[in-house]
Amino acid sequence: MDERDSSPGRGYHHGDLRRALLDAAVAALAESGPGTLSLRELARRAGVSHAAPAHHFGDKTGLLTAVAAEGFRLLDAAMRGAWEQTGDFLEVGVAYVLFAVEHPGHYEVMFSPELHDPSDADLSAAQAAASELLFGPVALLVGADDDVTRVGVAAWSLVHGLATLWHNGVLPAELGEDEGEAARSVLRYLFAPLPGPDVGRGAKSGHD
Amino acid sequence: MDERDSSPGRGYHHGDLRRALLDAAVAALAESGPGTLSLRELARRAGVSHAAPAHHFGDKTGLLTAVAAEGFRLLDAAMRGAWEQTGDFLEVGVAYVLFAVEHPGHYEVMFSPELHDPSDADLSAAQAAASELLFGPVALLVGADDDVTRVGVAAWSLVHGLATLWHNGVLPAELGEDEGEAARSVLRYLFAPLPGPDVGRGAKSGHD
DNA sequence: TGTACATCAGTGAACGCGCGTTCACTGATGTAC
DNA sequence: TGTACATCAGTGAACGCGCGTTCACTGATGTAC
Repeated sequence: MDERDSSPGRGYHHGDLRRALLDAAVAALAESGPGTLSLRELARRAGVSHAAPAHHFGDKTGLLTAVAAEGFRLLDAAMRGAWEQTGDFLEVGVAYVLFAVEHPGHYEVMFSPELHDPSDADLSAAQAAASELLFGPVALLVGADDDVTRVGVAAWSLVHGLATLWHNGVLPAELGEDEGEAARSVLRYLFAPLPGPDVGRGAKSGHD
Repeated sequence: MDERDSSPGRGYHHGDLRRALLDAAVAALAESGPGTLSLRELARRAGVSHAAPAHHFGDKTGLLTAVAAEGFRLLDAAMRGAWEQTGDFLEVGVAYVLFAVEHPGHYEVMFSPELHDPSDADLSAAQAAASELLFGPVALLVGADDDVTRVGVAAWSLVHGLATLWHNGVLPAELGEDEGEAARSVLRYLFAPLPGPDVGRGAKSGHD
């Protein structure tokens, strides 16, 4: 994570081309997805010759694997921070959704295994760490029981679905502008009974 | 939906090339996603010259838009059937997940608006019909109330997340082989309180 | 029943483009002595 | 402090490939008379 000086115009050697290429990839992925991404485009964005990326990532799969691994590390950090600060599992989910909104380039690539190098140890470790943070709190909620899997998958699905639909821009505008608040107002229906038909609940308590 | 005779070897005129190209597209999408799909490949699969697809779809966006529209029609039919047969909103969700599993090629394309022609009326109508089937039953559950949006988005998110994670092949194997049963066992946690820690519930009632 | 003609669906050659990959190279950096 | 050398990062020309698109064409079908 220790970012080096990335001032431009360093001459023949770039300074931190690996970092620059990752940034270019994330930006390009956010704009148009993995389908149209090319190593030559990234080289152009980073201001180097088109053969330079091969030095650092080998091929496109290698680069996307590195993006995915970085994504899982960022996601893990965001969820861990939310959990440690609030102790509220709902806020872990909100952090997941916000991660997808704020890092669309990473998100685009993280859950598409056909874009990854399956033998990459760095990616596997990052995935495992993030996954642990999902199922760990769930185990506390449920008890040491075989349904941890299903409850965990339910929580993951809800959060992943909301993040994905948001990412794809297909959700109704009525959810409002504040992404965190919108996520909270949707995610709270997991494990919570419905208000039910014809129950007046117009008065909004001011407690959040 | 009325499928024409698709027997091969009809000579110069194909008979139903439009249908054959859609089928080829769906198969190709299921195998490798929209990124690597090309009109030339579809022509090859359909056994026609590479310039033929342009006659029916213009360009790749036109073809993917047609695939998406067909997908929404199939999804609508699956959900409508489940709703009419069971009256159970949970089963509408199960139908959604099963649709994604059984039609991976369509699913791959339906929720990526950047692949569509936004002015296509056929697609818009199909989307609207499917969407109505989602929010209609939700309105019955909730009452005529402004939270229909959020409850509906919660249900959609859960079901869409499960379908997407399944589609991407990243769910744990413990969910079992029967997709419908697995979906049911996960989706039931929406609007339902958790069992809670340390509650023994080993006896499985045989009521399903 | 037969001929002429219009329309449509699909062909195949040609083009220009951006891509990934290779490879001999060169400039920059660090280290041994 | 200075020189020689090894290593590394990035260059740039070259290649072959599959792609989308265009366009004059041809075979098949349907219809008018």
